[in-house]
Amino acid sequence: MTISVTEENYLKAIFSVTYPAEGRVGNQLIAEKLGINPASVTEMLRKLAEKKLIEYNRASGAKLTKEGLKAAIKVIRKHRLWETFLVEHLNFTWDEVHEVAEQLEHIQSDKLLDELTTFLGNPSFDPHGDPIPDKNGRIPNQKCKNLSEIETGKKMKVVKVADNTASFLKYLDKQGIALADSLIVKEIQDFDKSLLVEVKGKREVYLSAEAAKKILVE
Amino acid sequence: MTISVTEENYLKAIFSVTYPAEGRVGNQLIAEKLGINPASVTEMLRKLAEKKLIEYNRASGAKLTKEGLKAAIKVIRKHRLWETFLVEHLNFTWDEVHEVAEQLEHIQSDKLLDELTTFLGNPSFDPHGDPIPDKNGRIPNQKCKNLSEIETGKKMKVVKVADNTASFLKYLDKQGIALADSLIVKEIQDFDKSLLVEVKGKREVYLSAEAAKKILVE
DNA sequence: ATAAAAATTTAGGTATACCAAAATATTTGA
DNA sequence: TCAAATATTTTGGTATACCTAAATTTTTAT
Ligand SMILES: [Mn+2]
Ligand SMILES: [Mn+2]
Ligand SMILES: [Mn+2]
Ligand SMILES: [Mn+2]
Repeated sequence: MTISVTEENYLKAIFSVTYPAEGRVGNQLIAEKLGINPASVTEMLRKLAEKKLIEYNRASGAKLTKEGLKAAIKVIRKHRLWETFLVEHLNFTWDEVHEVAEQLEHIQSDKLLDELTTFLGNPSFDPHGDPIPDKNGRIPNQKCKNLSEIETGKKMKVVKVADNTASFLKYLDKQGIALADSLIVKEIQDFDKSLLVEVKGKREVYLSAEAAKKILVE
Repeated sequence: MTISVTEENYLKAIFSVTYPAEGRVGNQLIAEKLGINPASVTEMLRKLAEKKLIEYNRASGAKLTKEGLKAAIKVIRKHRLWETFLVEHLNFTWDEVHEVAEQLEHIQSDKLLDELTTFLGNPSFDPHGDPIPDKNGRIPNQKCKNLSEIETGKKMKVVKVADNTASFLKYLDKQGIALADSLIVKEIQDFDKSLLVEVKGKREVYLSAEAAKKILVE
């Protein structure tokens, strides 16, 4: 059975709003994720259900089947491997990779996937700190917390960003915050929950509550 | 102006049956190249003409405009760079790369193209000996000849293969003939034009006239 | 319980890219 | 020159993947 690029993108969208939690995946939410009309989603979900890639009914919405899950995870694996390749070997910055990876993730070749994995040294995390599913679809789990939930004085390490938009990533660059940097929350402003954070034991920067929620630490 | 994947494939097909010679490009020939119905070609050529990517009329057929030529060459450049990447860095053999490159050639990112070029060391030829157009669309020219036209006793070097099918390439592997190998034609059979060829000053192999026509030497 | 709000589906279209069969045009050979 | 062969285009369809507007269903709040 072949899965079209469009279908792959639906599976990925369904995965992203389901995983790791269970529960209803609204038609509307999928539409929003993909930037299309809810009416179009109805049709496609019906098609995906016919192909046994999702279970679908009005009451409980869409849920990936075993096969659908496998397909979704494979696309995500490819996306994150390509992002890693672009940053580590082609001088891309972390804010430049996503758009290209959206294209590369649909290239179909098992040999390419295997060889790329080996070439990269079988990495576990992508340039945004997102876990790369392994060949069997297992996803390394991260037990990380929002920076906004950390008490003052504790030394934490940046492990992931929860927003991959170029604007947020460039903002972090400007603040001098990158993956693996150590952070200590020095002060929490009571009135707006903004933070004063010490970065790598040197600089201190102010971060809004908004920004802190998108920085995941461990 | 955006050019769809399908349109890119038409431009490439038109280029391949035009270049470097001029002359009529039949509707039929394009259909054959792309494995589609001539009726479909009519429609698409009309569309490409509207987009000013080709000049098109019944009498003289299709001809790439300056812009169409540029687009076609860019796709070919990407195709050949990716083939080079796959062979040189991901352990692909020369008979495995074409299919994957057919997909990769449509990835759109100028940065990716530039960085890949640099990563590969700005190569001039792909794994089949085909010239890689440079960034400005200039194509290095090769003054090579069919092995079938070479007189006995002359020492030649394999520079290109004129058939990229896996079956032909695997056949060459089996005969122990690769790019850059030195060849000397020892005997030419009069009745069927088959050749006895010395490879790399060591082994001797028989090649059909068919095969010899697909091996280009210099 | 029920009306308003929100979500989903249906109905009727669009654009792209293909097809087969029939019609037309062009080329070629006798 | 003119009929047969060949090439191209027209005609009427198909499949995919979208859309808007209207109808329907479900949820929520009174
Ligand atoms: Mn991404
Ligand atoms: Mn990522
Ligand atoms: Mn190729
Ligand atoms: Mn090639």
